[in-house]
Amino acid sequence: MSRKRSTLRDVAQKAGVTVSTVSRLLNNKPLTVPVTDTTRQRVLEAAKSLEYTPNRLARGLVAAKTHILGMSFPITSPLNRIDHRDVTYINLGMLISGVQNVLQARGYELHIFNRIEHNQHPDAPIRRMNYDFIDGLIYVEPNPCYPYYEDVAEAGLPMVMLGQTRIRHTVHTVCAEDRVEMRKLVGALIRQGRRRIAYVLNVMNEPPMDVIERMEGYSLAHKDAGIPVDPILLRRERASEVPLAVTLDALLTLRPAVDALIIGRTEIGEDTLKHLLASGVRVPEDMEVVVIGDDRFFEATRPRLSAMRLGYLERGMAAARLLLDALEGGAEDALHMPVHWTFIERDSCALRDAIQPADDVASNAHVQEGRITSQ
Amino acid sequence: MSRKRSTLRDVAQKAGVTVSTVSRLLNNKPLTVPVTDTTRQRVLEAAKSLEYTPNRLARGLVAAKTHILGMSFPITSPLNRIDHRDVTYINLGMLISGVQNVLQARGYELHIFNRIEHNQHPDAPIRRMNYDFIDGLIYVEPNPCYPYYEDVAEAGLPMVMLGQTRIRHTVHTVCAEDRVEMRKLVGALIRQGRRRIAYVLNVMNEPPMDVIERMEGYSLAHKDAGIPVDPILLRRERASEVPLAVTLDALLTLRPAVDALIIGRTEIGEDTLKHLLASGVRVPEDMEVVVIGDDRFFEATRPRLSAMRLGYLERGMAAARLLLDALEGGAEDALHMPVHWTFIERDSCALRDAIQPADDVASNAHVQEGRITSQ
DNA sequence: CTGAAAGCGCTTACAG
DNA sequence: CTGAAAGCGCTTACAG
Repeated sequence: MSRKRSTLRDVAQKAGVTVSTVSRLLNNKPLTVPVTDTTRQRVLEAAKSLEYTPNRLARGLVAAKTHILGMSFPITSPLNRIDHRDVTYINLGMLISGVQNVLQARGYELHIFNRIEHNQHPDAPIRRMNYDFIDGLIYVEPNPCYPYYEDVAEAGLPMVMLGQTRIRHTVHTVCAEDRVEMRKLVGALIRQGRRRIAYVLNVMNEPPMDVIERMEGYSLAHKDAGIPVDPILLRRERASEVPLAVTLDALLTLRPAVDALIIGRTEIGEDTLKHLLASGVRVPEDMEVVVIGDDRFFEATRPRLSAMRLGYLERGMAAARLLLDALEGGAEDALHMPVHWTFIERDSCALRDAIQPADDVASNAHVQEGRITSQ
Repeated sequence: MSRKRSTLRDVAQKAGVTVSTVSRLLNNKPLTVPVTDTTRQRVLEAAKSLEYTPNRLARGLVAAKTHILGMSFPITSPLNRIDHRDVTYINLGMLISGVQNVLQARGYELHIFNRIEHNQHPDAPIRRMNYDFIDGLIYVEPNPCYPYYEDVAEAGLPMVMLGQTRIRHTVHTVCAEDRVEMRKLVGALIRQGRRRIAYVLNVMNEPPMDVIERMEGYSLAHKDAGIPVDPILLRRERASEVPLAVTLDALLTLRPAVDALIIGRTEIGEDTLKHLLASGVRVPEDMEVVVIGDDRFFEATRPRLSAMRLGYLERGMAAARLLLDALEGGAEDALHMPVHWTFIERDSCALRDAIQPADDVASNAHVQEGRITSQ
């Protein structure tokens, strides 16, 4: 509690002017003729010597703007984050970092909300949050449904939805497009001659929404090419029930032979590769391999594993940009901003069709997803 | 922007009383005789029908309390989070979840700050944050140093440090105690007869602070028991330079044989185990194995891997509790709250000495660290 | 028990 | 160009 915060009045007093003058000066208000230089000098000096800093609560009260954005997550329970509808810890961290990165650059701060009840008790009354402190909200919800964000909409709070699918309501949306991206990936593999493309889901429980969309994309790509899907190539075994090796061995005995493999989870990338090599499969000659979800360790495997970056950091950044633009640009039509996967080409698979040009962020080789190096 | 937020005045008007009355009533102020029942009724009804909700900005301005806590992270760059002094994405997510969990229960919200400049340019001027919106701050900094949080201290803002070591200044601290915990772990192994305890760091770059402390703990435990440390058992090879298999093979040729192995990173748990088994090592008979950092997949390996939970979730919770208690309990002496590792006993290692009793959180089998199941 | 008033620290028309 | 005043929405002594 050291010495008391100095206020506008303190500065005014010290400079021998009114608070109005100080306020205007400090906010660069008088766009016309510059204030008397002496006045300006005195005020600035006073403010400096008093280490004046405006009280943002007061400012927010009158301006009805706080320069804070909110971010709201669906969480079953922070202590029990095993529900796939939840956001995993790493995604939480990456989303927040992405958002923070752009907010920081544009002079905003971040306020965090958890929404526990929604997913747990779908019909429980929704606890209304108080949004006085924020100018806008990023609403993270893989499976949006109106009642969830009804209170936000009613409050007239600018918001952007960050999820898996686009909702029909008129809200800005950043979404993942797993169906589209998977379709592109599989399509590219087919176009370069692969005909037996296996896809190992390796899910933990029921396939979550993103995985369901990927399966659809997998089928669509085959339909696009007029190739029937061989259901045996789609491996839905659960990680907890069937050892990875069993799933892979089943694939390896198939004829015609599998000639491409999409690994559904980052974590099993290395193990899968090892198993293939140990079984005498030549990668990528016999089988092209792509992992969904990149990992910096894929640089270290031999051959190095090609992978798709999912772009959580980018999703956060996109959402923040969209919201800020909406806030500053006024009311435009609801925008829909798809976030794409980025193909990280290494040894295990090359794609002749460029799937997605690497953007500035994606080309930053240090950005990693998936496993974490230290905990 | 729908219909305008109703204010205290609206409610007062509708109820035919003054704002003072409404304010007191809604805040349960008149602890003495209950207000006239009719008055109370009318006010409550008016508030309800108007969907009145206090403006927290205004309330914060007069009360100088917002019921918001801040959390400040050291970050080199959100896009380039490879510096070990940074908080990894998963830890970021877990810390935030832990904090949120207790804040939520106690009616507080969370505000997030990033501190970019500190670590990057140690002598760059520290950009002062504005803390008007928060009642207290959780300062995450593995390597605290006064100038870093000087501004917080000067602002007289209640804070708790969340880091690796205790700082000498009089601030509340939650810290990790890696030295102590490693010493306990190695000590327990020694006491149950293990004499050749290997420790594979598998670091990415320079060992970060927590790993350095673990090495110290490793040595201390040996000193405690009067056993000299054989430096060859301490494997500092970098993950990016030396394949894990090479490190392990080097260990396996040693005589006297290695009889216990501490795996320094969660991510290499399974691979290490496989390599050992493939080399004919019996786990745990020939070699007891413990991983630092738990992973739910260790339930699925054969034998199942014992591991130490590091407790990031708990650190967040502890910090939040400490801060809230300090805030509500008044000014006590600076508290120091160590957060312990929790031994998760499975097949690969049993500890006859209880290292640390599992607390309520740790005993929640669903809490996982390390790898993430979906991204 | 309830009202009238001052004040939290700022911004913003409205007058000089 | 600058001052006096009202007001943002609330809380809290101080009087009735």
